[in-house]
Amino acid sequence: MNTYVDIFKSLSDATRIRILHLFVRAKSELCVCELTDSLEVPQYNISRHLKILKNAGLLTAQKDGRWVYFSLARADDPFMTYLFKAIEQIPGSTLQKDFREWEKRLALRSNGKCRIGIQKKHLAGTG
Amino acid sequence: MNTYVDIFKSLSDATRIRILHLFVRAKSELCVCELTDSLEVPQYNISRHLKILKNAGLLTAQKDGRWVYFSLARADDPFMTYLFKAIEQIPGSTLQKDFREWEKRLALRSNGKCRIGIQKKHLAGTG
DNA sequence: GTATAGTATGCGTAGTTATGCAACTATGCA
DNA sequence: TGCATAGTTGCATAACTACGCATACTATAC
Repeated sequence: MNTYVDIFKSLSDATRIRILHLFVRAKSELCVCELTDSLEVPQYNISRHLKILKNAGLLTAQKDGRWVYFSLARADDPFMTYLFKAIEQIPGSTLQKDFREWEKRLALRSNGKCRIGIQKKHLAGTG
Repeated sequence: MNTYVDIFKSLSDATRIRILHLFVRAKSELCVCELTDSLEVPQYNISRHLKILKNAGLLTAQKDGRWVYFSLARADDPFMTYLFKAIEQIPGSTLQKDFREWEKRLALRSNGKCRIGIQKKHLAGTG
């Protein structure tokens, strides 16, 4: 039961809905810097929101060198399946824009890997 | 977009998940005292949680004398349809018990109407 | 090893939330 | 008219949340 409270809680924030919606639509793994550039939200916030979504069981993480790729968790039960379908239905210009920005970012990968870090420098940490 | 944040926020509480789950499974309108007895949560909290769910657009209210009957909002778009289906899938002994308690309460209606108020008196307000 | 770059996190602050208690409104009935 | 009952709401409190900033962690490159 607490599992489900945590899932809904993790989605009760606009940025996290944007993140999850992007994962559902993109059907791709994304690294932190790609999300940062796509959503135009500071890197440290993206990082924190990803952690919350991961702890709720909605995302999984996989490290690859300096990069960390996140993926949508497998919808292996009916609840998750319906939830992801619901999220996919959410309309809104922000979500459309996020997706378009991500498509641009995706084009910058090399051999399917992110290799360039955050392009919108004002969103990066005190690198 | 804020609409959806509010919906998920309204579901990020165990009591409200219990309430909505009961509505989804019961497929019936319920009054405040029936919910109070079924969930065994103080009446003033039931009242407040119902208000939050109603403001989020998940429930509607209808007054009938001293009684107020709440109903599940019509799932008139795909998001709501999937969301309600997701909620219906949530497992857990608490939710099972809520439903059984409600069945008992339902049997006490007269001509399909609630006419008896809160039976578990310690849950009632300052009568 | 030392710098660099991608990612994560501790701290302080401001805003939000759920709850118990008690007061309040509103309706029906004697 | 007065009382009991179904439901709502203001207040105070305690717990939580998101954010900006700065910094820490970790792995690659030189």
